[in-house]
Amino acid sequence: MNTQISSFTIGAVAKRVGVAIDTIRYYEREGLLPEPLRRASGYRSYGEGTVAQLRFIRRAKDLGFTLDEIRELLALSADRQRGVKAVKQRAQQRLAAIEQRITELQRVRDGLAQLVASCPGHGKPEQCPILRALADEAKS
Amino acid sequence: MNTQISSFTIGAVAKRVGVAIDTIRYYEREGLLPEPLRRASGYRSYGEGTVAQLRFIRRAKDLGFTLDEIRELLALSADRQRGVKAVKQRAQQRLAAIEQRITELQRVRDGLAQLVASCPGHGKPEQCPILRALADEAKS
DNA sequence: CTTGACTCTAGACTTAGATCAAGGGTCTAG
DNA sequence: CTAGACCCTTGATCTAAGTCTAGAGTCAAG
Repeated sequence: MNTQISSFTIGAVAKRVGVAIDTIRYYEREGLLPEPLRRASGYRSYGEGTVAQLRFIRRAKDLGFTLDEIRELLALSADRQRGVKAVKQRAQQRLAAIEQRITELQRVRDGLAQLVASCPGHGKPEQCPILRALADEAKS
Repeated sequence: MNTQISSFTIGAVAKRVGVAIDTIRYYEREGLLPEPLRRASGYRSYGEGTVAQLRFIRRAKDLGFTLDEIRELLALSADRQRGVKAVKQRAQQRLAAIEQRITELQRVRDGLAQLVASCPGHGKPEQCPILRALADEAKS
């Protein structure tokens, strides 16, 4: 009972979730959202389910999942057999990728910080450690 | 004296620096490399200076500078007046951006790690904390 | 002198994730 | 009934940093 109590236009959904109308249509084209019901006029008609799914997508994106990965998560979340196991696996993969990225950035940060610290901020360009490091052969 | 002892074809430069030929021509179009001398045949003819500049670009890119920023660094490195000061400033800005990005990623990592840890890896999708976190309202 | 590797230009294509424009139909408040 | 806000589709455009294609010319070894 009551499968469709409320219905929203695409603009109302966009406002509620905080995404652009074009983005919703784009997600539909990309298979991240199901094709919605239509009014007689052709207007898309959405229920709460779509709103929830859009929020799911937005949160997963904030966690760094790509739309491809999110499409897979959505499929898995509907799979009662292997769903949970596979979801956890994907989340672990994402976590590992994020950790690797953090490590890379920390290396870059350390290198850059050292250069910045060793540059007096004035003098001839030939003696600027930053420019020298960029121009010279790698020395390590 | 001796402004041009050695000269290389674009392919030789590409091999020495480890970038694609197309990338060199692309950098030239983008103003990151000066227009090279040409042989009678129209072939580009490069000296050591270009090789060094290409390495500069590659290293700056590894530090996360965009090509736009690198173009600016190259201009600054030729500016004997304000060059060093401005270069240091740009490096500091880059450093700050990297640090901010690291912080963001750490937040994301912590959130995701908690979810992964709290998911048993089996059971019904409705009870998977990862899926629940994605589907439910943000609770904090 | 031929063959295969190399180079030239102009311009199209790629990825990811949207965003925008044009040209038209619809809905609703007054 | 009309103005303004909203919605429809198709297809183009954007960013960044290249990568690739086609069609033509050049170089070096044998």
